[in-house]
Amino acid sequence: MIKEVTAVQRILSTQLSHQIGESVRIAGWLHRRRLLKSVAFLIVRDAAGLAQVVVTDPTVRAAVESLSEETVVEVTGTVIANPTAPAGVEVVEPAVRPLGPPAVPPPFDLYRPVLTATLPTQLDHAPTALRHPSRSAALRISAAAVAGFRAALDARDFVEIHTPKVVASSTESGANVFALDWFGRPAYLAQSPQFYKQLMVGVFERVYEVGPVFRAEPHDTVRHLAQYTSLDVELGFVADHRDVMVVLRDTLAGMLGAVRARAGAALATLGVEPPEVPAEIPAVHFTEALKIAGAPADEPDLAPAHERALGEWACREHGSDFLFVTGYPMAKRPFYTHPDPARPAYSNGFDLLFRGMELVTGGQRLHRYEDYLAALAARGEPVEPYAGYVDAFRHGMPPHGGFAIGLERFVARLTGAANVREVTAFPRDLHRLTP
RNA sequence: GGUCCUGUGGAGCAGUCGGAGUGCUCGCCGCCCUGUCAAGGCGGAGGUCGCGGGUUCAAGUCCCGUCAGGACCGCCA
Repeated sequence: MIKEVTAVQRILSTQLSHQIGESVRIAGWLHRRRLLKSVAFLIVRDAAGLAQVVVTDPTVRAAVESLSEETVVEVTGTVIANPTAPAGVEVVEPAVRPLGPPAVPPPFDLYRPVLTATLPTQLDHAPTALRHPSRSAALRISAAAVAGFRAALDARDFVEIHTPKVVASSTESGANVFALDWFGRPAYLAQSPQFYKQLMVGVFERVYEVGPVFRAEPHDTVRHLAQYTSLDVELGFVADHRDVMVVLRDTLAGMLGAVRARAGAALATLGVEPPEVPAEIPAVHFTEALKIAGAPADEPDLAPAHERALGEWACREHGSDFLFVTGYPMAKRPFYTHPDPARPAYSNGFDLLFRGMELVTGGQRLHRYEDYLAALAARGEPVEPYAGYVDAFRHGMPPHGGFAIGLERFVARLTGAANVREVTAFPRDLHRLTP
């Protein structure tokens, strides 16, 4: 077997403090150069963080002067401890080898603590803007949250599934779908894995999915995307929606726990302290929520201003960043929603507000074939487009329910981002299809 | 889809009552500086004031249209 015995293993910036006195190789992007008369400092950024390299040799210095910020370089040198270095360690006597041509500088300074470019400018130059620690930190938190979502559900015997993103008919009442051509037949991008995750409850009892969903709704707000990542859960053998809410509570706790455990540096970069999830998240019925928010009693839904008011109320009265609103009117919920047996005009459905924004929708679903026929008939909708879905309920489905978390909204609320686009790598919305 | 706001060198802004493309912070180029920390000092380059039309002796500034961007609302996760 051939092995490169002479190669020095690459060390990440954060590991340098364990290599004092050693000869090391680091590699990354030239984050910033500070050129003084007889000494030059190179700040090299890698996936883990920043490393300082000190150049005194005139030949190396001359070579470094021609390298612009963001050029990819490899540095070999000796690690020394130095209290005046930003991290307490630095690499001296370096050899600097560019791994590519000098980089064309991005239109904003990545080495500054805050990105001064406006959001549209950042999004236009997303491939480089995302390199800024403040932007990449949000994406690391997002990744940790998804890992926590999976871990929490895996621990409760859920099975991860993957459902089609191209479908023959829309999942939720008609209009807002992206149409495309499927070998000459009309097809649509899936608005939700709703039908498929319900059907898979008939296979595994408990399922979840992490995947993109597509909404052709002309919403132009800081909390809407045409494509977003939906964290979907569905479970069988529930008594009602409250069993689903318990799983949601534990899932959120798992997500935030994973964010703390796996994205501590990212949280520090953003100065964010994740909230605790109460052992029991406070819950109010929709009719009560209207009163708290000061909305008219005949209001069919909560407006964003009402949700903000409820968020403040939950924080004030219960010290909770989370609030369940249960029992939304059946008229505002999709046809597969299970009604409240005691008050049939209201549903066994809920929303979860996180700091005053709708983060999750969930509830108990219908599970009897006849109920589906009646629900569609009551809404004047034909059964035929839903045949493949509804038919499954003739073959035995347990009482079940589930929920869907909007990942971008979760991260935006958690990090304090004003716009979900700040925590989305390449957002797709009404106006943006590139990059 | 409705309402409101904003378009000024590469980035972010200011520009008053209509009076010469004026100004600020940063970047860029050149020079200087043994230890920088968003380095510092001196000098320089870079603009069809989004686009089109109108009013005026005179428009970045006022009016109309148009394009682009943003916020709120509707609706949603």
